[in-house]
Amino acid sequence: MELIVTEKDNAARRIADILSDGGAGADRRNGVNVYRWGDKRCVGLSGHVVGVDFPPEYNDWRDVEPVELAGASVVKNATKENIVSTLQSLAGEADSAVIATDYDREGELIGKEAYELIDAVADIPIKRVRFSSITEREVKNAFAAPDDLDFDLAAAGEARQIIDLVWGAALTRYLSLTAGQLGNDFISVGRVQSPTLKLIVDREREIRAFDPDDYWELFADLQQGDDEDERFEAQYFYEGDDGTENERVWDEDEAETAYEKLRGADAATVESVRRRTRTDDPPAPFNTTQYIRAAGSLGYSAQRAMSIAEELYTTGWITYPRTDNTVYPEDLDPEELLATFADTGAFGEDAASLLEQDDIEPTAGDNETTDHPPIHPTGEIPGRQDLSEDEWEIYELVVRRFLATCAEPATWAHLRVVAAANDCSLKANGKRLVEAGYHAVYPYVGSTENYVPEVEEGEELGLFDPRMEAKETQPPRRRGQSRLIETMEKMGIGTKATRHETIQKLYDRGYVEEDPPRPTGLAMAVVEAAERFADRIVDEGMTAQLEGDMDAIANGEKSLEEVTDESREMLEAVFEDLHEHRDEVGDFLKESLKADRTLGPCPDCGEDLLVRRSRRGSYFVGCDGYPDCTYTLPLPSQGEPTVIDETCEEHGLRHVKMLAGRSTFVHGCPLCKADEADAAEDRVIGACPECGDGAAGSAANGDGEAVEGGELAIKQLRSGSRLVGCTRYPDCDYSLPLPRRGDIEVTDVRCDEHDLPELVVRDGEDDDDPWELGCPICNYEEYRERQAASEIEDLDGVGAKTAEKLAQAGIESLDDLSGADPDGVAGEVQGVSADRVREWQAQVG
DNA sequence: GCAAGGTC
Repeated sequence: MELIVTEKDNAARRIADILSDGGAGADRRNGVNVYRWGDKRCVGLSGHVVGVDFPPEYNDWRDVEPVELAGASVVKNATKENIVSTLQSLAGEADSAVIATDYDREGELIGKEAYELIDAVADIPIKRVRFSSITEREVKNAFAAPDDLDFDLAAAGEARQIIDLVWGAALTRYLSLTAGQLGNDFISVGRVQSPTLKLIVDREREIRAFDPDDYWELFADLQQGDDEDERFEAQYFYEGDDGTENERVWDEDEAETAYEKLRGADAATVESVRRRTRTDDPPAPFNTTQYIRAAGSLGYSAQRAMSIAEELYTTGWITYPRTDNTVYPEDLDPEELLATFADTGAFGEDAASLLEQDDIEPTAGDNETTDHPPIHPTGEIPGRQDLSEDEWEIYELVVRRFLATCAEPATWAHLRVVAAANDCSLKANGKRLVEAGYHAVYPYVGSTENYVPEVEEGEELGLFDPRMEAKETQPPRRRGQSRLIETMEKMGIGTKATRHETIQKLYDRGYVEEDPPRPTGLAMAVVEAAERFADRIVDEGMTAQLEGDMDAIANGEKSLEEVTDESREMLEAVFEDLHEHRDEVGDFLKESLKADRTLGPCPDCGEDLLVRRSRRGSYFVGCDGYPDCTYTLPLPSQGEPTVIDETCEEHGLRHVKMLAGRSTFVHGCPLCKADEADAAEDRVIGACPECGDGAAGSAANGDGEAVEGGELAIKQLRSGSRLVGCTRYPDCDYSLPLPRRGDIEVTDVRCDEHDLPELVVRDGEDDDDPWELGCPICNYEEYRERQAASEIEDLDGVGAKTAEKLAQAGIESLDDLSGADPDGVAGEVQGVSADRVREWQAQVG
């Protein structure tokens, strides 16, 4: 028997299909798919199935000096045991094996890992095949002429693993220990995450150091003939000393002078007219970075964009979403794919219109790699009803990008008019789309026109409404997630599959908050401390050097040991510097951690009020003087609190913001909130359904228990939240949630079912479209149902299809999912593995 | 419990 090993199940299935001419069957062994035809077996790994780590004697952070990790050995352990055991049991039955992992460096290393696992249990020949897209021609050619594994290339990957682990672990442990941050809140650094964080921190430093300058810009409307509809805007400009054209006037007096001149003019004479034709080329095929950028402009976070793309890929609608390639492979026939779309509803007309072109020559980007083709739709086309709204929007983006790459360039007519009025120059730039080209099928990039009429040199134009606008220079903007990913790619750090995860990691570690990501005080301090004492770890040059060393290993110029030994020595040198400044580093980090949590003076004792966490895990505001001072204030229960710069004028306390993804909100000054709650009166709206008159279990029901007479009231809590709760609290804890914002009005309309008044939430007094919340019980019930459905779809890798299939299997809420048996679900729901269910359960917590 | 890289 011959065993074929691929990097992932999806590839295994497709390769089996090609090599068997569609005749392969599938067995499930140990939760792993094994494809079978003739005397062949084909199994897919799940990326790396073994991982590097230190031997167990290095496990205890407190017992081992971090610097010892610089000299520690590194071992490999199985991380996917079911796959490893399946692979090895298949190897035991095989006479030969073929490694068919991805055609890139990491694929070679994954291949070597498989090689060693096979070699440990079977003495059989092991070959290697390479192909850059899974098409019949490429795959059959590759298998017809198998090659050998490239052990040098794999060793290059191993060097990276070792260096990343040693540097990352040693410095992470060191910083965490000196700052006293063990457990969940350790302080992590690494070759990729730390330069990325420095990128964000550096931009923040520029923003903080920015000193704005005032300037003025002047405009006037020009008009040809008498038609007011023909007016167009022109901007004042002047020639600088070096002959450059300037719009910004930096001196207010000069601006006033120009403004007065414009006000004194009622006409302008056209001095020059320049007409030009510009072509605007269609975009290149999608690689991961450009896909994330395009999805970002539709409002998707990098993480969400990748999660949806992975779902579309696993269902078979689009190709593999993790790719650097921007050149379609030769065996992709764009005409054939267009023809497939031409038969379908949603994109039929657009695809058909492209097929009418004389010849179809798709665009190509600069990056041609062997890993995977650019992201494009497959020939399998979903119906609108097969996808959720988000999935459809993303799918449409991928399809339209493919269409755009097959389309013609667009043509623009540019018209530049310069006119003079009372010694002032005015200019207008007109832009008209002559040939829509790819814009007709790709509406995501701007094609806005700017109307300027056809005027002639020497023509007199009317001048109206001169205006002068005071402006100031703006600090550089924070980079959004997709901009960060593009910059990382340019800097050469991270990979297509990890850059978005690195950014997510910065969020998870408390280094950045909000979107676009803004660094916390901790992040500023970690970067600064690293710059001073361990510069290498925040330097993108570390990756550049590593890349060079990896190339040297791959082409046999250096050995793995030479490269890793040299790196370990460098790390030891870094530690000499760190040890000299141990206390300084620790104090610096501790101070910044505390500053991130400090609100301001305690009204009782004057020490600092801090955001603290109770033993039960909930957050509150407490005094640094504890236990001498026991002053506390409550915080909302939803979200993670973060202290923002805005400060309460009355109490001198910084405001608190609660981070909870889409439900993030500013809580404000916690002392103000508590005061407001103390001053607010409860508003009674009816009887408590648990203990009030007429409630089940009351004497009125005839079962002998006492009526307690509890009533429901609208209450404001000191934590800032509002609810409808029982007046007998805490004896009765019945409650219904109410929105945090808006004025709540009690109407005269009553709910028949619950005998409670309907409520209306008004956002300010003149809100004429208020939210009709209705009966608070009905509202809560509806809310719960919506919540349960959307929570399932919010899990990573669950799309509309999967959510639907899970619902059919009786899993309709997170509670259902937590209580489910993973193997049972895997058996019942096609395409969902038990491991996957366990991951979702872990996400639910 | 540390990293970064695969995959999901």
